[in-house]
Amino acid sequence: MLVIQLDSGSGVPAYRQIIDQILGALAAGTLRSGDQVPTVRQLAQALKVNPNTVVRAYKELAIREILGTQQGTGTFVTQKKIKPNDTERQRRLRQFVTEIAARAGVEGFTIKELRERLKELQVER
Amino acid sequence: MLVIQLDSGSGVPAYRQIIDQILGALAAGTLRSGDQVPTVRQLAQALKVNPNTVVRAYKELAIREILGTQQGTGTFVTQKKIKPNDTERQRRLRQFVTEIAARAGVEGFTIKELRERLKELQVER
Amino acid sequence: MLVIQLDSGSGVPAYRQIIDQILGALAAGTLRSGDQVPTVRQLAQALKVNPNTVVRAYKELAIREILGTQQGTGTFVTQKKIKPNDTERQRRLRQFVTEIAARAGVEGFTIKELRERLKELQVER
Amino acid sequence: MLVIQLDSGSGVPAYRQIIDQILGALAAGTLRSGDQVPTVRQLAQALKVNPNTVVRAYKELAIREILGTQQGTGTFVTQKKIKPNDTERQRRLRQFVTEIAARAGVEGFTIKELRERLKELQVER
DNA sequence: GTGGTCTAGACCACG
DNA sequence: GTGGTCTAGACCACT
Repeated sequence: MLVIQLDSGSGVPAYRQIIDQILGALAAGTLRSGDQVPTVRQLAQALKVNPNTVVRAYKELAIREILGTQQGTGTFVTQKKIKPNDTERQRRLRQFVTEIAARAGVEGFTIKELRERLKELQVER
Repeated sequence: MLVIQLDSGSGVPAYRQIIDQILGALAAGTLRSGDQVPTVRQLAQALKVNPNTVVRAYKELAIREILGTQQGTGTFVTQKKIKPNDTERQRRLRQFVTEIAARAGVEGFTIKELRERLKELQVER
Repeated sequence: MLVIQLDSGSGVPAYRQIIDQILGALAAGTLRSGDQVPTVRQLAQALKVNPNTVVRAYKELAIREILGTQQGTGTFVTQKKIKPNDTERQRRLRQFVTEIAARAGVEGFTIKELRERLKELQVER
Repeated sequence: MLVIQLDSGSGVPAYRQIIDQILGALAAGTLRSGDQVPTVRQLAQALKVNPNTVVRAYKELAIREILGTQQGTGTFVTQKKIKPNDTERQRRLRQFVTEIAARAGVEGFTIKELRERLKELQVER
């Protein structure tokens, strides 16, 4: 079950929080190819946000071809094209993790904390 | 030496990112009471941002009595003891992790992979 | 000089017409890397359209990384990354032209007409 | 044989595309007075669209007396002579060319290249 | 009921 | 002045 929570005091725009959490759910495996995401009106009501704000988030993901919309039916996660170009992928992953660790260090977070928080995402949330 | 990096794609206002990272550096001990922070012009140039943006960030920190300006000398961290303000730190950590997860999702990495890689870094230290 | 004209009776959404005509101007060479496009308010006024409609068009092009926005300054054509993978490019071009010709035939347009219209775009419009 | 293709990414309503392409086929001579058009169900299935959408398109053409329904037999092009309606044709042509130019822009082809390729096709015929 | 487009008007961040 | 976000509410296309 997909759960999205907004942090209104964070300075991050609501529509961007929605985008980030959907992308996060994809990485966490909570959301998979073909799954339906909440309807615009459902999510808008749940988050106490204007429907247009949700529309904007979904639209951006649709442009990036991560979500696909079917008028009158709903919005779905597209079938993702996995390119298992392994060496290249591993290289990018390594670089990504290194960057994360560096930023965490600057901001005063420990690797341990990061791993714990990521684990929470992974389980369900 | 204080390192500040802006993430222009995150949707978080630049001045807010500056504030957050200075608070982070204080919490991490990178920055201590009495230390001088970069001059407005220095930081503006380094971040490729309008000086007014830096001014705004410093001003807000001055209002909170975290920074103090000494005319003609520069801007310094006040002697005041800063209590960690755990709520704020938790908020930043949550936001950081969410952003990581989102980027992982769009790049096609899983949370599981991230945690494994981070664990390797953890061990090495 | 970039000229955009809306055809309100065509059934094509205004924001999409803006997108298409900007992309067309890129192909025509009217618009080049680094050029500034009209400001949101200017274009909205010229087209007699709500500013948000222009914002939506520019935003979609920004997501596709065709336009880039600089708050307080304006909106610009990004530096495009040309990948001159020639054989592949030629193959796609050939396929594209074939598809155009087929559709034109079905709809009752002649190749001659197409070329004439495209020439108009090319000159300036 | 009548060929209709929908472009779901164009922003033009499906029912409108059906109407336009039938009118185009009439102008091109692909479809003539007295010809039968596909049944609602056939076309709906072929275009992967809800039957109601096809019904709506046929209905609008029936109102314009371009199509006529014969209960239990099917839908046919009326005997009525259709005057080309040049304005409409010009509108569709303009729209078609704009769309081509837009796609060329996003694919990185120039108008010049398109015209050259189209010229080759023109000669061969 | 679903999503898509548009308007009008507000307030914010940035130069 | 620039663009960015959000709300409220309208109407359309489609299942």
